[in-house]
Amino acid sequence: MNTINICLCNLPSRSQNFNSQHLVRDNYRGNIEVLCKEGRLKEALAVLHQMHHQCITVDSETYCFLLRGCAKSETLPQGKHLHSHIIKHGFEHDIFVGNNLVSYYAKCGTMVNACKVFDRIPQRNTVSWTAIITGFTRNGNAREALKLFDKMQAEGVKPNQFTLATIVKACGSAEALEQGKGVHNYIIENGFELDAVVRSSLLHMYVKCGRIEDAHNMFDKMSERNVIAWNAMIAGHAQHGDLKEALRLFHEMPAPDVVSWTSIIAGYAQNCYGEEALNFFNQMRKTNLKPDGFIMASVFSVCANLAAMELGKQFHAYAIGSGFELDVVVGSSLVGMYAKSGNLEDACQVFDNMSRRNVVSWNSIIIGCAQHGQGKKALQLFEKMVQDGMKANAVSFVGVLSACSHAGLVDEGCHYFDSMACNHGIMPDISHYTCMIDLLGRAGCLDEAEKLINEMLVEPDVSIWGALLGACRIHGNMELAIYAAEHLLDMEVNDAGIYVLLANIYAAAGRWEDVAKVRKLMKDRGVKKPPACSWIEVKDKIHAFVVGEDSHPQREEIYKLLGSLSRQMKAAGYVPDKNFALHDVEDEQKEFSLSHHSEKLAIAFGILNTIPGTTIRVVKNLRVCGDCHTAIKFISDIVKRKIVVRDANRFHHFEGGQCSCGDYW
DNA sequence: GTAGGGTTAG
Repeated sequence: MNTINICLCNLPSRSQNFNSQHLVRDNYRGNIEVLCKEGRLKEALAVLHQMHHQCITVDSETYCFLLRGCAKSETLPQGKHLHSHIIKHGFEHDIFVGNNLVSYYAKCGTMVNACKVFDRIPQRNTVSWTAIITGFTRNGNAREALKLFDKMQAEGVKPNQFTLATIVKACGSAEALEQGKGVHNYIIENGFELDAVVRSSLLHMYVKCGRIEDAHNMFDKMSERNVIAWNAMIAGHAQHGDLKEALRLFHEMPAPDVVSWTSIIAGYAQNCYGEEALNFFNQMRKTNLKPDGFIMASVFSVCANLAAMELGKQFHAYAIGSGFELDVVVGSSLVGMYAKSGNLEDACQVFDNMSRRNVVSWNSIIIGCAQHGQGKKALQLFEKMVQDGMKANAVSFVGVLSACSHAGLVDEGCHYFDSMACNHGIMPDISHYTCMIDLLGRAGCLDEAEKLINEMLVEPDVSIWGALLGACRIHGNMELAIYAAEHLLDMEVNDAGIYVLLANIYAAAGRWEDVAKVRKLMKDRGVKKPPACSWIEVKDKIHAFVVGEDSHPQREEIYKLLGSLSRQMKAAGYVPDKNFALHDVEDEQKEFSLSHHSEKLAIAFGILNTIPGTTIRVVKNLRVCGDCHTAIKFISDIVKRKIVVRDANRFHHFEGGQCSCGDYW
């Protein structure tokens, strides 16, 4: 209440007897304007109540200030309350108030309410139309925005530069290039092409429609380029994977702002250059620019992919310390960060504490549970999401089906697969079929898996045959494996994982000639097996290991520890499974290369460099090998540590000689 | 009333 006293301090005292009503009202209005502009909405609303209390007439301009204040902070309950005030005092049909109500509801994402108000405005003008069109564009319904634009013109209302900028944006979002070009012509014919905002929107539209060259031509011809135009170009190139050009523009532009940095960081992140992305972020922190939610969401996503939890935690603390609210996007990225770093508990905690959740937030936690083998929990969350009225999307079902697959929940998986189209109106795409082949195949229902492939309405692709091949590997079905392999080899696959899987199947059967054939094929086709790599975060630093690592400073200690562990493991009954060593060499040598797989090196490093009892979290870029899986179970028991391994597919929590996947992966 | 950057899977 102190603050209100402060803002009212310049009011004339009641004893001053000159034209006080008007002056008092003007002062109140002025105070409300300032408070709303400063985002101090609660205080502004308190002033409004004070006005009512003192029976001072509120004018439409004051309501407009308040509505814009509500829109700014996207506070739905307060705005609704204000709306009822407005109706009560007969201002709903005022065009200024009506227009502001439309933008307020649009900003809060409730387009139903926005439309209701819009329909009731008696003489809609350009601003009214622009407000509703902007609402649909912002809320992801560009098609509806484009329809309304046509309707607006049909009713004889002329667009201005604001309408045009928005409608160009809508064309970009809907990737409606032809319509966008049409609007571009209109812009030229009506003399709007010099408007900076309209031009930036056009750049963005061409970028979004994949016409980066057209955008670049426009950009090159611009005599004055503002920061928005530069950023649109940087983001355009970055999103199309041309990081070199994005970076060139970034260095060339006069004064990069937070958005420029975000475009670069997100670009590197999305193209799998996580460490570089983090380097850029650290560089930015040395400038005066303040990070915001946008940039943090990208940073958390990078940490998730690197499983850099300690670093991510620090950034989390930094984000809280910087004082900005964790919005729905940042929250979802944090959930992913904790889950992908192997810490499902913290992921759940962040999720539970989110004040708002969207479908991506739910998907993040469902997928998190799925990857940790917590199938039942994933399904419970999915049910809760549906109960809460959130509409599932295709990604939600990838989460649900992979949860069933990792947990061996065959009946449940089939049930959800059937319910996709029936109850949720989502047609299964190839990724859902892949989950199903995986689910059936792992569970040993190879015939059903094959049947499903034959029944599919879509053409089976590499991932489908790969899933079947993987299942054949688990269940030792050589005949079906070869059938799948034939399809795969016809497909000019460039995923080395498939060739490795195939070679492993042949190796397991001792068919070394076929192994050699697969290898030759890989060589002829120029497919390179990415080196197996595992990494571990110790004291905020990421340490990466590759097979047969021999340059590490702690090399001697690591190998010594592995030797000693190997002896203890054998004493406890471990037998090396040489089927997983992809070399046709003497047994002894095979055993040597097995004992130096990257995941073992990283684990040994972790044991040496962390306090006894600490959980060891390791990430591997490929699937964990079967022999290592067995060995790690023994190791977890010998060193009395929890060991969490994230491989290319899922998490394995090793403890006391057991793995959470129940050897089912 | 308007422009540029963010989160989920495979």
